[in-house]
Amino acid sequence: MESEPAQSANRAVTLRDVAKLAGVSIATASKALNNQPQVRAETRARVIRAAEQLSFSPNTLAQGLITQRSGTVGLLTSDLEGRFSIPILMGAEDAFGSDQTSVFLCDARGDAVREKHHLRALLSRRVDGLIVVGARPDARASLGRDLPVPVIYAYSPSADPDDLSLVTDNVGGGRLAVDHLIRHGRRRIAHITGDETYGAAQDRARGALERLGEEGLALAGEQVWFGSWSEAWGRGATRMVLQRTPDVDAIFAGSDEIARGVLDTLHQENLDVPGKVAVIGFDNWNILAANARPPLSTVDMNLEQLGRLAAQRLFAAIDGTLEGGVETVGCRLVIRESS
Amino acid sequence: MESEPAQSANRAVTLRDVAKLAGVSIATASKALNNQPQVRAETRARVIRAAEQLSFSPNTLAQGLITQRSGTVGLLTSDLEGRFSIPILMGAEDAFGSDQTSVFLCDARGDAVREKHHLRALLSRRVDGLIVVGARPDARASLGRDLPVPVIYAYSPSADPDDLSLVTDNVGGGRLAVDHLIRHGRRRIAHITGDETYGAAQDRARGALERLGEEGLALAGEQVWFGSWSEAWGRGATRMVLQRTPDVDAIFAGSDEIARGVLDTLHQENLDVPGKVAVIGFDNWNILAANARPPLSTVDMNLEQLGRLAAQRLFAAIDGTLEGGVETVGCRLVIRESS
DNA sequence: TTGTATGCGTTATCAA
DNA sequence: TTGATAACGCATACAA
Repeated sequence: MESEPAQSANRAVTLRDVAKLAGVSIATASKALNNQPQVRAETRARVIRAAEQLSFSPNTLAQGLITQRSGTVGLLTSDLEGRFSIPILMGAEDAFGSDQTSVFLCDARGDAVREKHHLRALLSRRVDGLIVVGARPDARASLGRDLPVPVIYAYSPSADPDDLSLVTDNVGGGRLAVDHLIRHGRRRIAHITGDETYGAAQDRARGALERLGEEGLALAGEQVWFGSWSEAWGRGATRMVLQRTPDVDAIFAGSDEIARGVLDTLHQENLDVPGKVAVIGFDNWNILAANARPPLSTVDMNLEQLGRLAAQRLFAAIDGTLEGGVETVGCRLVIRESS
Repeated sequence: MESEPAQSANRAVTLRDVAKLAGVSIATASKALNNQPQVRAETRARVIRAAEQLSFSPNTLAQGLITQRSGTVGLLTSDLEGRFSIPILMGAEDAFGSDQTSVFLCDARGDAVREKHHLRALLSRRVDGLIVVGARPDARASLGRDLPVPVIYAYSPSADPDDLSLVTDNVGGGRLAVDHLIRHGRRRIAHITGDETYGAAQDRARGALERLGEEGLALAGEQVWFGSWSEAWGRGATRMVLQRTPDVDAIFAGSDEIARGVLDTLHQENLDVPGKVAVIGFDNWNILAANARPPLSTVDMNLEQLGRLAAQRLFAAIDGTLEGGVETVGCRLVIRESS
């Protein structure tokens, strides 16, 4: 009848219970479980067995109180759809190692007061650090310099240059896209992109232009088509491009959404992709890119890597001190069938 | 020179500091800050002022140690893209009230051992409860009955009927879609959907069939087109539907992805939407539905509401006790221009 | 090698 | 109305 351990009602089993079961003091139990050297092998084994029997799991809150470290970080986002935050979170999660550090995900929904609330709550929970992911890849307000924990801005840089920001190399991404097109023999390349008030749109265009310039080439139609980040704009702009420069042989779209619009119009005009016109997008948003007809080549921002980097920098900053500045993460090409 | 408070270096300001600054004992400071009645108004004001000056924020870990409640919950997901988890998280977040309860988001990436790890970590952090979001809307393995905290399964029900599961009313969603089509005079309705091994696909189809039956109608072509959850399948299946039943006047797609494929083929065949054929999707995945040509009518699963409900049930279960079973959350129609 | 005592930051129970 | 003091669960310096 002793064969049914307290397994099923394992609420609140503490080190005290383990110690009692093992017949040692709390201190000894603690040392045994934490691999401290000053404990006899046989004793340690006994303690460990007891802990397992009770399926003991140490109370991290109590540990945190002592070590002054909660083993948690906050991920403060404003990115509604989680489209950028999620890959960043996943990268961070695996850099931290899931059982070392856990992350609180808070969505401020673009609301400054909600952000303040979340910030207070996180600080109150004694997070060891913060990762801030903005809604768009442009500078956002700093959380301030007087926070008790290190803060890393990811995706959207902080407006304060003394903060550490990790951002996508959009210029490089633009180069990458155009370089790929050029290598495949395209010469009449157009660029349709989103809102011109976005730094990312400017940067991607700049990268494209630079690479084109190196080849002695200019943009087909000699302009960048700024508009909005939507399929509808991609459709409309493509129509204009075709009218203005019917000999266009490639279109670099500033986002996968736009690229979908581009494809749509190209199909309507019976222009073969990539036979007649190659198309390349930006973001590698799988649901859009992989399912396109044909599957869309695109530029991936390596957001997971960005998340990993954020975790590493944060980790380093937690004991050391944080150096401000802007670090850049390179993009990579994902070639499918549209180019 | 006293005008510069310790604001900038506010690391580790404790109740002790506040008490000292206010000239009272720690106990009194605590009572004052927690609105306990037995404290003089003037004293309370003094304490509060001191707390503000030091921008004191109580250490939640310490509070949790005493109250036996961490004020945190874990959201354990397997939903890679966060497509379902995020709305659920947002709903839960706002039901909890951001400064009362914070949520740990953990992605198990469909890996059972990773899930175990996360679970251990979460338990060790003494979360007050768990919300589990599966990867697909079918039953998933239970976490077990012997956990020290209440668990709610959202989106994917638990295989154990004694657990509490909150799921989408897929049958109702199917009815809703077809009902809408019928009300707008459609009679020759086809249904193209995803993998037939998905309960959700079966349920949506069943709802559609039921509603059709009530009207004395049958499915155009007298079959449900099961396949995969992709645009490509939507395209291919539409082609078959058109061949088999050229007089089809509406297509109910089992997901927005499929619906996008349907639209694509319809355009290729020069069939006007919704003039000739109406189309309705499922999921209300904004990026796909809102940007479609024409914008796609679709069924929304009210995932945020599901998240809110999960939070409420969890909250209730934290002090009370949890009743098992399956609760269902209704869908709603989002009418755009494709129907 | 083991155990006792102290403290982490709070709250709660008493006396004063 | 206020202030010692004892928890909460754990880790550690120190004593045995």
